[in-house]
Amino acid sequence: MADPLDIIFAALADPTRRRILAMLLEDDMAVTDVAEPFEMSLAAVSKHLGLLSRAGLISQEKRGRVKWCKLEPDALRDASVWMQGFGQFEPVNLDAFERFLDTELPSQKDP
Amino acid sequence: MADPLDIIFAALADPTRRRILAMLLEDDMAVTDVAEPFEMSLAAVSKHLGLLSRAGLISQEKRGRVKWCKLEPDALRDASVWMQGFGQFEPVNLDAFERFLDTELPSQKDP
DNA sequence: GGCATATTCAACCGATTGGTTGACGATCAG
DNA sequence: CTGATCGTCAACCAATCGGTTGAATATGCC
Repeated sequence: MADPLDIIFAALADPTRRRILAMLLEDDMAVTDVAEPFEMSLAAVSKHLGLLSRAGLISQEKRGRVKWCKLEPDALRDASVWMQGFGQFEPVNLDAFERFLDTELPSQKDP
Repeated sequence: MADPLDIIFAALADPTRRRILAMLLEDDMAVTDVAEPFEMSLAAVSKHLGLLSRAGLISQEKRGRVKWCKLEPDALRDASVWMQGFGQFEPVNLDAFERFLDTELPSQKDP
């Protein structure tokens, strides 16, 4: 598995890991706190975090005896860029951007 | 694996399958033609196509004795939407849209 | 009918995955 | 020092994956 996209998409293919990413979206968390809502062993969650880390989707920094997990959205962006290459679903973005334009660039319309 | 995202991301995690999707981006193809550039058995490629089909990323229609494969970008869009939920990489789109604006809305700048 | 083409099926293989448990190394608190 | 907490490691297990091969099923051509 050379291509980083292999590892990134594989990491995203598990619901536990996607849920972890969503949790980290709110705030950085310690490993034990990440594991708390899951009905599985701490070791299992630790493995998931290791996988997410190897995929570059999160980073882990040990401070004292607790290891903090932080979302790293850059890797996600790589995957997103690959998908954008297909272009077929660009209309979704176009639609969002239509609204974006309405709110972000009203100065040209204002009196 | 209940969540369709599980199957979609798992399908995208394999380089062979991503390459197949890229090929189908150009045109609809028969199974044998899809398999041609790959250094693996036809049966293996057939399995990959079955997986992509189950993920909803392609559709297969049998006409005569050949089965045509067609890209179905809607499933990809589902995955893209999930990623957009993270929002952190939106700047990429913004950048693309900046260029889009330059080419699509020059009338307001023209003399 | 008889043969070639297109595709899948079935059985098998080694590697990987997602989970468990129990032992282990760090680190903090008293 | 002692003990509790945080986290990983190692060994194991069942299930799945990505690939193979060989047989089987359609379908088209003459």
